[in-house]
Amino acid sequence: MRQALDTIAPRPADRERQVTTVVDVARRAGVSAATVSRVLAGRNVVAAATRERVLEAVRALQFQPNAFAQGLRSGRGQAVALLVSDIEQTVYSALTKHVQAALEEIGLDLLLFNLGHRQDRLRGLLERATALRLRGIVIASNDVIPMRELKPLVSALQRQGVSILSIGQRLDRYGIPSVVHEETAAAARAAQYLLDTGRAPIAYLSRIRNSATGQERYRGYLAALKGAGIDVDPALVWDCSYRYAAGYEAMSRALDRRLAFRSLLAASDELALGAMAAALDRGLKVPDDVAIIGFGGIAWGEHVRPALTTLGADPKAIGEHVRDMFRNLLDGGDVPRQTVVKRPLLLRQSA
Amino acid sequence: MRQALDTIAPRPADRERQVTTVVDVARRAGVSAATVSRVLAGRNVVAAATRERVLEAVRALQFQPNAFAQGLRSGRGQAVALLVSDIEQTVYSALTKHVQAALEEIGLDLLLFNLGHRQDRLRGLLERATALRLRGIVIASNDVIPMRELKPLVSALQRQGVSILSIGQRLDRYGIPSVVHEETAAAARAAQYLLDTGRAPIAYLSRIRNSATGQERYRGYLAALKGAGIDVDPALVWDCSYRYAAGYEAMSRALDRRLAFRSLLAASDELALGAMAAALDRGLKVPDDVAIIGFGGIAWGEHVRPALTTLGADPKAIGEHVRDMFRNLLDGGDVPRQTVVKRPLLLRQSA
DNA sequence: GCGCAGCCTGCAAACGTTTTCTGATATCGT
DNA sequence: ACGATATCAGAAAACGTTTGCAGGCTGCGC
Repeated sequence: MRQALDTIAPRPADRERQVTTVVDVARRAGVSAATVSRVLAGRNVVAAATRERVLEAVRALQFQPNAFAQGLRSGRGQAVALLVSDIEQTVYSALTKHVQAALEEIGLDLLLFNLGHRQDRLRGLLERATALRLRGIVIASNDVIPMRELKPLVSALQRQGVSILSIGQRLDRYGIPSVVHEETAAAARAAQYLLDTGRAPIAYLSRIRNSATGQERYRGYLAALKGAGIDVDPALVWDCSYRYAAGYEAMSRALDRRLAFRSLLAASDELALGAMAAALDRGLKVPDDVAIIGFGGIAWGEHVRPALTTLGADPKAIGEHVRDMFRNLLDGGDVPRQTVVKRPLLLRQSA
Repeated sequence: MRQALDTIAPRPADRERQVTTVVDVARRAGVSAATVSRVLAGRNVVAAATRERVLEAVRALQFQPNAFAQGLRSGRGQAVALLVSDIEQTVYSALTKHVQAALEEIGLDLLLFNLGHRQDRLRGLLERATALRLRGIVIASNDVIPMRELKPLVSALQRQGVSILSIGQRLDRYGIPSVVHEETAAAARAAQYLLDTGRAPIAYLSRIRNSATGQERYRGYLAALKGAGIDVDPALVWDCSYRYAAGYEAMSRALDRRLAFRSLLAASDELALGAMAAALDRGLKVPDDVAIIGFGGIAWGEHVRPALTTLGADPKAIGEHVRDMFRNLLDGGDVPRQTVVKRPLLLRQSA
């Protein structure tokens, strides 16, 4: 019995597992199960006196209706799955926080799945949705999604009444309503700001190939240059990952090659900070020698010296839109194909 | 009809909502529903030929068993709730990532709830657990939990067969198996390191009052000083929040008051970085004038100059322990009251 | 040739709700 | 005072799965 001291066996005997049901409540209140259900559903077809007795019994027995029975009977649960690229990145954790809060407001639970940038996991996860009788699925991913092959599955789910939403990436041409941050316009605005402050030539640093948002931001950069009548210098466009180290390395290499540029637009704050560190390490002054603008508005950028100028995010607004859309969808209403959330240009010290 | 162009109405007519059930599969395979169930449950009491026919039908119809029906029948679902202080903090998002992955390995879904440091939300969330027929609840919070008043509720849940685990905070004296990082010992180790390198006096910066881990870390600091025969100087113990700004402010004030100390042990990386920034702003050299050690191992600390020496975390190990414990619990086995995960002392530049 | 064991499969009940249908009582108008 | 109507509450079916029980069939030993 010594082991009992440092282990815990929380599983009780099976007979103990009794949980109060609607019939227990009914018996105590002297009514039928149907009546209890009606009271709890808030139908006002129940006489006030009866309702009181029922509510009293519910309180006394601490009755909690079995969600599985409800879900089985109604054919639908109260859960929404959130599929996220990488919860560890602050963009996604901030998003998750606000989406969770917003869904909680309308009584929905959040089932979290972390894709870990593995797009092949998507199919399996979407297939689970049917079994789980989900209310909806929210996809939050910047990675390019193989919608071509996923489309039939998505349509089948939608036919089953599962509301599918995309956050951060436009998927509306596949029939998926999307809530996105401003990307192209935001990047263009940032580039324009650099042009206006006489910072041309502007280098561009981003994950472009496999990132949907990366591509959109890149278009904004191109548009701004084109608007100013400037030709894009391919040597100043650096396609890499989104990580800090990649930014550091790209900037180092550019300086080694003595490329001529007076500013940098980076498609993520991590990249921007990495690049900034490299520039500072080589004795350059930021923003005097090279101005830098990032993307995302992470906390770290606010505290670093010089503080990072960046296109911020608004996860709260996104969460609220998601909530409103679900509210609409549950009422059988329509929902906009696309909702765009503004990105504030947070002017700090680096540009 | 113009509106149809930019809105989407994904809800189909109700009659369309048909989803294949076990009877559909049974009919197609020419067997009874019971047999289908047996095949899917992996019971080998079914003849090989029959099993093949059933599996063929399952594939053809893309059958997915209704999780609600299963949950209702078996009295228990496949979901675990993760209650987190603040998913936006990297500590928690890293934890969440690994816990999710670990649970997925054993076929459990993760229901995420963000406490937002509001302990009053705990009760309501725990009450929901009964309705949701959860497999388990994982509490990941540094905040002090009012276990005194929650204990009856927790016991009731455990009696219902809900496995409750705590991450990061020892709750085993309330019958909740806990997986924790080394705190007291880690703080003592860090303080000892500072002593060994001749960095006394050591200032201590933390959220102490309302943080369970804050208290444990503080005990480590005290123990190390006591071990070295040094009296604690109350003026060098600064109790504040865990945020960057608090660290900056605390250090600024200490320098204004010309307090004498040659190093700082901070109970979070954010605090440490804030304090370091304040020191650098006043022209002090880190680590020469003041050495700094943080707690947590966040990414930012690795990139800042000087790079932050810190007690790291091991969320992966924690996730794996949680997985193993659930595996055990689902088999009706015992589980250790307490599991301690080591913190590596990541020696970088700041100390 | 008969009984018996063993293998496989079907029947039906059960999980806990919600909802439709129906019936009982009270209320009202004439 | 009688029938019509409104109001409330119960009985029972249904949601889709799992499982105990029973039964049919095959093969075997006697």
